Amino acid sequence: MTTDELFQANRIEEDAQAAWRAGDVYRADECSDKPKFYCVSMLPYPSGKLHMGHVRNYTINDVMYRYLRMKGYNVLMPMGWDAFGLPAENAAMKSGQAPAKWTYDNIAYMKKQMQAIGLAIDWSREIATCDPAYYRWNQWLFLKMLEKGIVYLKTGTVNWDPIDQTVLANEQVIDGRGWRSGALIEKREIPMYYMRITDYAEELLANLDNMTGWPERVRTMQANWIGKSFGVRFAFTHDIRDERGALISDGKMYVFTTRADTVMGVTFCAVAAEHPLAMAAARNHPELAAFIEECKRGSVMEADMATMEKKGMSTGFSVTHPLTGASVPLWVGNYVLMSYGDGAVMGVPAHDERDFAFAKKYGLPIKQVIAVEGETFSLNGWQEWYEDKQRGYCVNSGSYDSLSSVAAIDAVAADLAAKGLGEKQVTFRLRDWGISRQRYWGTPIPIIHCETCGTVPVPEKDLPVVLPEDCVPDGNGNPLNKREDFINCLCPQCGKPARRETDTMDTFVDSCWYFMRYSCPDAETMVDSRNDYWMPMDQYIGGIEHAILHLLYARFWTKVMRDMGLVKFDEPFDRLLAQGMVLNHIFERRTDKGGVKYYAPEEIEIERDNIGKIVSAHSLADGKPVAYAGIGTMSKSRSNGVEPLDLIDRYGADTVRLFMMFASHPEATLEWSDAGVEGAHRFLRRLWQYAIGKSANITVQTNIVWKEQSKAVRRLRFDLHSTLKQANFDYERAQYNTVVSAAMKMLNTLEAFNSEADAAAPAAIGEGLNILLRVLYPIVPHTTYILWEKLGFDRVFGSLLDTTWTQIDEMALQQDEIELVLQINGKLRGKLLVLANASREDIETVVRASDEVARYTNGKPMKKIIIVAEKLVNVVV
RNA sequence: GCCGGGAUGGCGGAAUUGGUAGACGCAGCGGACUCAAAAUCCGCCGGUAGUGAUACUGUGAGGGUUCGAGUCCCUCUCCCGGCACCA
Repeated sequence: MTTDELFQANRIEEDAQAAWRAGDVYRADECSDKPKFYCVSMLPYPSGKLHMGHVRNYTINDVMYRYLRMKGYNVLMPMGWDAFGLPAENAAMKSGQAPAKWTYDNIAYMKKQMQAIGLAIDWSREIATCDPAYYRWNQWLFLKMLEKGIVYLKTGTVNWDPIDQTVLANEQVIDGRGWRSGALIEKREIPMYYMRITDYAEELLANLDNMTGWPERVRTMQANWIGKSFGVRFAFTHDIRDERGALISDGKMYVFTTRADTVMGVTFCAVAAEHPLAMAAARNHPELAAFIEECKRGSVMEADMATMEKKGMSTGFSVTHPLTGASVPLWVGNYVLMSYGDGAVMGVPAHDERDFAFAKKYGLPIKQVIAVEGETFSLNGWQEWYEDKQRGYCVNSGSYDSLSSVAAIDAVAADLAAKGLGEKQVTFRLRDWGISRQRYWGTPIPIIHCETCGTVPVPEKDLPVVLPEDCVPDGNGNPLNKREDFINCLCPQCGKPARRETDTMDTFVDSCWYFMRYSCPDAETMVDSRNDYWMPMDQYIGGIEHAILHLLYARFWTKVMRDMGLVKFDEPFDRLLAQGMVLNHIFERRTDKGGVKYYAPEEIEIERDNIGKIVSAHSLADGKPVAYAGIGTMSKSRSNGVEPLDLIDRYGADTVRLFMMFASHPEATLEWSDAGVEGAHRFLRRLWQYAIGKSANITVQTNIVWKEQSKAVRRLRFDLHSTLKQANFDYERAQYNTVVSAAMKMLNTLEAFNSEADAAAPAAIGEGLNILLRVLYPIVPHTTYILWEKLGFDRVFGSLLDTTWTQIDEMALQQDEIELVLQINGKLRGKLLVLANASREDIETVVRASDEVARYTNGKPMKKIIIVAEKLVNVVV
């Protein structure tokens, strides 16, 4: 065997990558007469190492890039780094290393890993969001938004660790305690900057209908998140006064409801712990004050709010029902959020599940005001049909009796409006976006605090406000607060000494527009005309976990830029591929302080029961048990990522790419297992050896009259071209796992072809290999690129990178006879061979004459014969 | 809890969107080659019954629509993603 005949992945990949590097073949520009195609993967957080989720994401992107380039597009695939964020600060606390250095080191390492995969990235456009040249434009747009009132100041709730004296992220709160201190976490209200995303709620929702390039599931999730609802906002009146004796909120307590038809069934109201009425009630009511304090502890997360025990306490006060004048008891409820709506809700236990549970628990009255024809109301349990607005009508509701729920909503709204106590209102579940973070490693918020002038925006000429890169967070608050050199400045308005804001921006700000900056990474403005060429993006690819937050924020940001005249489009992403998560087992141990330590699956030995379920696990290092926490997304923070580099070293990048694409549909969730990598490698070896073995004996002939060739040659071409047809279909719908199957079938077909003596065999095999290499190239570019040259195809068709996509020969697909499936009463009973142009009558004749029909109908008359063209016949008896 | 998605052989998955369930591959079993092993090649491979042709059964569970359901509808179970400060 010569060295050529051996499949040496490392050598092949080095050679191919060297050729690409030398030709700078992935650099894209804006001067092309081809149509542009801009495809982007969601930029990675530089956590330290790539894991299989990244490999999957970027390989999908790379396959799409190479396929579309062959289809004749001017394609651009850039890459960058979401470089700000919490993990860098966490690493700093562990190692004492500055987040900046940690981040840059990680970027360098991960870039090397990406290059090993052979991705067609135009690295000349690389961006790191921690670069002042990038984040200065976050600051610039922030100031523009502040000017226009899109950014405003408001208080927001954060997790406060009273021992470490620091604000914690939700992730750092475990079972209500700080992850490092173990202290019980408190909620704290602090001033924060907000972006008015709610001003765009209507448009963000409306556009979803037309975004047909997005998966339905993502559009549905966003629509539900925005959550448009039609209801009535109205007030219960009261005469509760604050400590200075002033009537609170002019004696009106506002609530919002989508079920105004049930207002006559209100038996209590509840307010949030921070509501002014609750504060007033607590003044002379120590027990209530204690309860309010209790409500202020605990989680700020919606999931916890929704699952926690619903608790309440009476304020002792009442409010007045706006329609009946009845006195309604006022409660404080731990499930009412001050930050949502008006911080108060009406309670209708008969027609709301949560109110029902609350009323049962505290012995509050339950009053039925809606009935449904033919159904019986019961006080014993919640009945979900009361949710159904279409079927209900009012009872026990005075003048509203017998009105349908829908009509009653209008009538109640009109009556409330007449009294000046309420009106119909459209509300959104979506809340404004709080972007202030009390953290170091992020974009500094460009604000200066002056004792004389108040909060003053940093003038545009002073941008960027540069973040010092040598701070080392220690877990006690934002280290910027200790940096006098950063904090001390002069007020831009009065020139007196002032202090710089130390809060930084949410990292979601960084990822709102990086994909535009790729188009013009060196621009002197935020974006320039090159952005008009590449954007809107043709294809965005990223994990389904970003279905709501990142994608919604980026859409919002784009609209803000549009309204400022910076871009001309309404939506940034034409098509979206929401890649499924790559999951792996998670193992953990609780630390003494209540934190969690994670263990990598390779450090663990597991025991399974007889159905294969994991029942226990222990650490290989210390032999002691660890808890199995199920499976979840691969991430550095949970130590369950699998690195690609080991596999690449062992098998080569093409094997890893092929295996990853073959493993499942790009949008499907994937539980990681490397069983089968061996098979992917085996396939490439077979391909290599087959192609090299045939290289001396193939031709590239185009003047052959195929229909005059032998049956074996015609059969070979039929199989190859019909498989190609499937592969083309699957490329178009980005279902790459079945493209790999198709390629495997093609190789099987070629290997099984044994009529080598046929005069046309060298041309047929040559054609087959030519098709196969093109079909496989986007997935395994190194191997196919080198083989393409070894077979001499480049001399006829040019480089594989820019050769055209393969045409199907429709003539090869023509058949004289086709096989139909014969079903009797829907059960498979046989096959029928009919002429390709057989008419309905012809087919029925064949059916009636068939043995199967005689055998299975037992002489019973045929009721119907259903014929599905070119597929199947079903006889109904 | 709420919103979105998923469940198909021992395993990963396919089924061109209501028309042959299990393509393609992994693992396994049997055979060839070999002194032997590896590699490679050939064959088998959902379950039950049968030597076999074949029959029945089978796509998380239960019901329904249809000539025909993995695919559509209803109810349920479990798993994954998101829930606004992980990114």
